[in-house]
Amino acid sequence: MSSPAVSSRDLPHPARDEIRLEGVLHALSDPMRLRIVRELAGARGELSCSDFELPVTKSTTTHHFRVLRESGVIRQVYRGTAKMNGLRRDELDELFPGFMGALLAAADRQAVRLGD
Amino acid sequence: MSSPAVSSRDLPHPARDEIRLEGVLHALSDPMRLRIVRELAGARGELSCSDFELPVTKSTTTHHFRVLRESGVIRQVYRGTAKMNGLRRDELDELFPGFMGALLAAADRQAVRLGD
DNA sequence: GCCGTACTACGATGCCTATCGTACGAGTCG
DNA sequence: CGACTCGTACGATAGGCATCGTAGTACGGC
Repeated sequence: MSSPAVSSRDLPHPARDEIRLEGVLHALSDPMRLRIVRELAGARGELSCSDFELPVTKSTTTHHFRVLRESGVIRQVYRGTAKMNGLRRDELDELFPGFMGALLAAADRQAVRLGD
Repeated sequence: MSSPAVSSRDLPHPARDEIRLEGVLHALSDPMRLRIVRELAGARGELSCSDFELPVTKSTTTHHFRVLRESGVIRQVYRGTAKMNGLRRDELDELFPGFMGALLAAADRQAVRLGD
């Protein structure tokens, strides 16, 4: 009818109003995931999973991206063989105004304080 | 010399600069602990452990307060038989300006949205 | 000194999760 | 078609952790 199943594979995301603060906090409390989110916030637009150079295996990377998606922090979509990732910044800002900004600022500040 | 060991029992707290954002996020990602912190932020001043009415046993309550203390979110001090708890709001604000405010606002907002 | 209150310590339990390796599915390009 | 790349699925493993119950310690008041 309307959308021609853009790229075939679909991924489950929580609706905006299903996102829980505790879930977001839990997702961000892992150093690897916080790192992913900071990188994603720094890059305007989307990044593929393989744009990240993480000190863990691919399996583990997949796991972290799924946790971030299921908690509502990022949106994932297939684009050919690549899987593109984007922060759900707008929705999070509607839900928790100022929170993501303060969090990212806090993470930056700590990174500077601890010497990147 | 100076301080006469105010009340005898001392509890280990991380110094301000030892507080890690990931640790704070992890501490706050538990519903019971987030609830404690919100209550503590609402009440001006300190509250004793037994001022909280939590749906868990005392053992578990002790555990949660310890996690909050060890992550640097609260400060605990013995006052007679009672153990008083206070948010380390000033120090957290120095470390992560605006973060605790945004977080507490987000928690309030979610509480309202989900009907307290 | 004795009792009650406030909180702790310790051990057990069951669940969650971060990590890995290997084997597989989906797309792209020759 | 065939090879290659990107990412998934699944099982295993080890460690973390929220919870409880019971037994114990510190303090204050009688």
